Amino acid sequence: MTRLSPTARCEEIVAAALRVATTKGLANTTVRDVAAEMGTSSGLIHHYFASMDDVLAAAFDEAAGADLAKTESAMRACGDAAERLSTYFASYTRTEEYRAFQMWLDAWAEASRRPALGATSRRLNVAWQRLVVRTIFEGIDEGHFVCDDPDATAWRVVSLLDGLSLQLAAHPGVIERSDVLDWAMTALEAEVGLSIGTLARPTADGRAATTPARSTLAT
Amino acid sequence: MTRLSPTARCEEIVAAALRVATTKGLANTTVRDVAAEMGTSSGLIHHYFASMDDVLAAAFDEAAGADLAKTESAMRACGDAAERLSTYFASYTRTEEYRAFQMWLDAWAEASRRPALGATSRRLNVAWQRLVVRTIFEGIDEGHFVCDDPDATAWRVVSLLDGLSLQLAAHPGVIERSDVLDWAMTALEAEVGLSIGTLARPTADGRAATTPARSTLAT
DNA sequence: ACGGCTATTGGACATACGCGCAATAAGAGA
DNA sequence: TCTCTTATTGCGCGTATGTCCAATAGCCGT
Repeated sequence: MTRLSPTARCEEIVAAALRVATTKGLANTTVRDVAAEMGTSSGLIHHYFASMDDVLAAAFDEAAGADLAKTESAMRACGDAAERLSTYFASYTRTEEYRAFQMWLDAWAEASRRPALGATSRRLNVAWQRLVVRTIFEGIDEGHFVCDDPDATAWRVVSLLDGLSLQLAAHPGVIERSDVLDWAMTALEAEVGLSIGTLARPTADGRAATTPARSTLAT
Repeated sequence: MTRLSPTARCEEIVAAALRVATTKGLANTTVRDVAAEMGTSSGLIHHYFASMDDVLAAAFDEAAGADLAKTESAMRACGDAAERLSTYFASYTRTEEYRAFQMWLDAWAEASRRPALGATSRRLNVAWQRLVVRTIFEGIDEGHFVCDDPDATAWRVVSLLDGLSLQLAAHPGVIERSDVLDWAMTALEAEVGLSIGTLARPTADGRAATTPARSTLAT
């Protein structure tokens, strides 16, 4: 095979591992899978990574990190904190066919068995939560949000989103994606003092509706 | 080895599989592990179970089903629906050293790869949610709760609990067990029209406090 | 053109996996 | 006591896993 520079080869290994993991799941991604995906030998992977744990951690870092960066960038294009959080929710549950979320399920389950993956999973989970914390503070500064403890609020909202999305990915059909979005947004509205229905509920195709839909929970 | 009746041997296989799964995790429990745990040959397992998927599904059914039955029984000893849900929350996060919850993490991650385990995981997840639904209806009948859609409320509360407990199990240290309990109870109180702090926050040792603690979120 | 550095190979190694099967032995009914 | 059913054995088969390593081959500087 063509001889690449260490940095380029490392990146290709991570990219290949990510492609395999997206299809087979993180837990079922093997050294030989990654090598076959690249069209190289399996020994090459261990020339750059000490263990498979490190490869999977790097692949998951790449996947969840890129999603996070993409979400942050989409949020920056929004007018205010409420719109930014609406965008956050939409990108959280988009995850084509829940494959991206299956990686989170694998990461959480494997966290206690694979140290590197566990550390990466923890770091990224906290990073996603901190993004919500920052946005809540922005909403407070803008004068639209009221919130005593943005850190705790962010954990509650993110965990609600995780728990609901988990059902979408693990048990398809028990709940609906549109409900997940609506419920998470309603919870956030209650947490930061917005009236229910303020946040724009995205439509089924993933784009935000122009007119905020009335929440099914509105009293 | 001593010759057992089919039913007795089946039960022992499931019990042994459960013991192994509690230690090594569902995903890492193998046929040979279970046989070694029983002190028998590995071929015996396949004489009673068509595949390892079925063994794991039965073991998980046993574990989560027993927890559910134990929780229901503890709830029956309570005076009203509010107390029952307080007991529900306490037993949800007790899970000695989060090992029981690690089984849920494994089950969710493996659900898409092991059909029998996936079906069992789905059924039990719904059963835990339905227990909350029933209790909310009881609270409404007692005249203490107000709730438009107990089914949706139950999914939100259970998923919040799942999402938060998940962090306890996968990323120890990022959030605290006492916060998980407090936040879940506060969410339920808001959902069913109780004033914040009504439900008794259990103390660190898992028993319910006699005097309800003030929520950290009380405004 | 030629060394030397190293990216890359290809497979060995030890271990593990689910599954299946012929052989064995235990126990119940006659 | 004998027989028949079947619970149980012990191992083999094919495949898969992570890890390691001597050999090879491609590229850069001289």
